[in-house]
Amino acid sequence: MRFAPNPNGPPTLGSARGMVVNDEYVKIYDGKLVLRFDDTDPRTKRPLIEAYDWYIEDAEWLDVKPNEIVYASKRIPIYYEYIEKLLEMEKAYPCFCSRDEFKKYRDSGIECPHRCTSAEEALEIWEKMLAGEYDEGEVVIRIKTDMKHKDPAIRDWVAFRIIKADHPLVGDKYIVYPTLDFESAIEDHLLGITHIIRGKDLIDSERRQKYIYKYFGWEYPITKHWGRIKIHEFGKLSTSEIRKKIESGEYEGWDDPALPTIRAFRRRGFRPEAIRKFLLSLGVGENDVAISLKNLYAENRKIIDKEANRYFFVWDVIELEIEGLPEKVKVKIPKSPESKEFRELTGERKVLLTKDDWIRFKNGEIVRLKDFCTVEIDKNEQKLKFVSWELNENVKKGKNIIHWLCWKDAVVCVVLGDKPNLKWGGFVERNVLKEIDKVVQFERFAFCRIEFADESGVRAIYTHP
RNA sequence: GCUCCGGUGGUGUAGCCCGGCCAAUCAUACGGGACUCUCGAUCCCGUGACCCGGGUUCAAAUCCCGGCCGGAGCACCA
Repeated sequence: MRFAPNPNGPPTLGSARGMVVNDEYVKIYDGKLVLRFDDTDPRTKRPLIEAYDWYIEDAEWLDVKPNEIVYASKRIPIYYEYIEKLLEMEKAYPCFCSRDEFKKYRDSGIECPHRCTSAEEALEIWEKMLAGEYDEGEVVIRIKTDMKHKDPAIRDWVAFRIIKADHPLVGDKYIVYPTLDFESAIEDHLLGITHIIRGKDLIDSERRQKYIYKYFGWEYPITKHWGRIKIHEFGKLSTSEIRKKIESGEYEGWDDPALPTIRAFRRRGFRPEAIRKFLLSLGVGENDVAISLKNLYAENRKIIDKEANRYFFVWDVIELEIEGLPEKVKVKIPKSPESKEFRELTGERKVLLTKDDWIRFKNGEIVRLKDFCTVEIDKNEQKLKFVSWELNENVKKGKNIIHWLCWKDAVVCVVLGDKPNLKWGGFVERNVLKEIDKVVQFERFAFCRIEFADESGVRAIYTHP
């Protein structure tokens, strides 16, 4: 099996599907996996030099272990050998038609005048192409299929074209580049690929490439194609669109938590197993899928809920005084519901609450500051009145038990959200300073990964509710 | 326009190849309840689907035909 991306950006959820599904079959049937970079267009789909490593890194993170890694751009001479054979066999020919001209021939099913070029002459032209005697767009090499093929998409397709642009990996070493269809046809055979699973946008490749397989007497791999994946929360985002939005500053970078890249999910503290399960649950049907990230969240929550420690984070803060608080106290709270470990907080007269909570309550309502004390809301005086240390029966379970924080333990905290430019500012308890790089739960808020933390402040990334 | 493919609850998926065991699987979502000093988790209970029409058959989600809807390709992109 193989996974063959063009590294013109980092892997996204969509590309990860390719890695994970192929890898899963390899694991089930004890097969082999090749990671092949189909990077043969240095212009239109120009590879990003850093992205090669990003693919390797993210694959490893997803527990996808290729047995072999191949860079198409480093193997161009191999493709030259094969096209020369086809030229000799008169199964391919140099074509001087412009795109528009050829389109007319293709649409009407007529052979173009260059189609009958002799092998000898064709090879001569080919040599001149390699020598740089032609300009970009002047000539291409086409594979002979059948100009009367009922599907125009299959008729004599392009195998090589001239691109005089710098390639990020091989520089200006080549000016004649194979198209994906040609490169991939040759490689799949050379690498001994037996099964191909890929997106249905490549469905016609199969019928085009089969001509080459027929000419060489090779056997075409078994193929399976899946439909497009659309995530409700992200909509449609192409790599090039993301790149533009990063350049315009709408996103911080390729790992902006609002992006569907694997790097972003890593930053948010997702577990690779959850992503694998989510992607596998999509199946390999040919129909398009439109699914909500909630399914991913559910998978991830199953894993992290047991492990994540709980902390108080107050955002959009309001400071209030507790009238009649007998003394300041130290409260011990379990780090997580099942944990026997505790964290400690100080409860004082002045407390910080999240404004939304304060607004929600009515005058006279009895509210529990979780694990600290029970208070009564006084809207007239804009303060809280101490009622008792114990949990009062008048407190409505759940809804009226809220989180809080006192200045003594408060550290400035910003949480970067999962939508562009969404962030929450507030304070978090100092205890999270020990949780760097861990996913924790900010109670009554969400799971978050602590990305950076010291006395000067905390930066957390929103994982999911 | 030409070629190809698909349509199972709100969402995703299993079943379709090889018709009966499918009054249709699992997950998620949603609703209700229990528990919990988080609006989280857990545990119960519940809601909800075979695109439409015809045909073949004792029997159709499964096979055939037509329709409707959706998607992909028709690049010197991948």
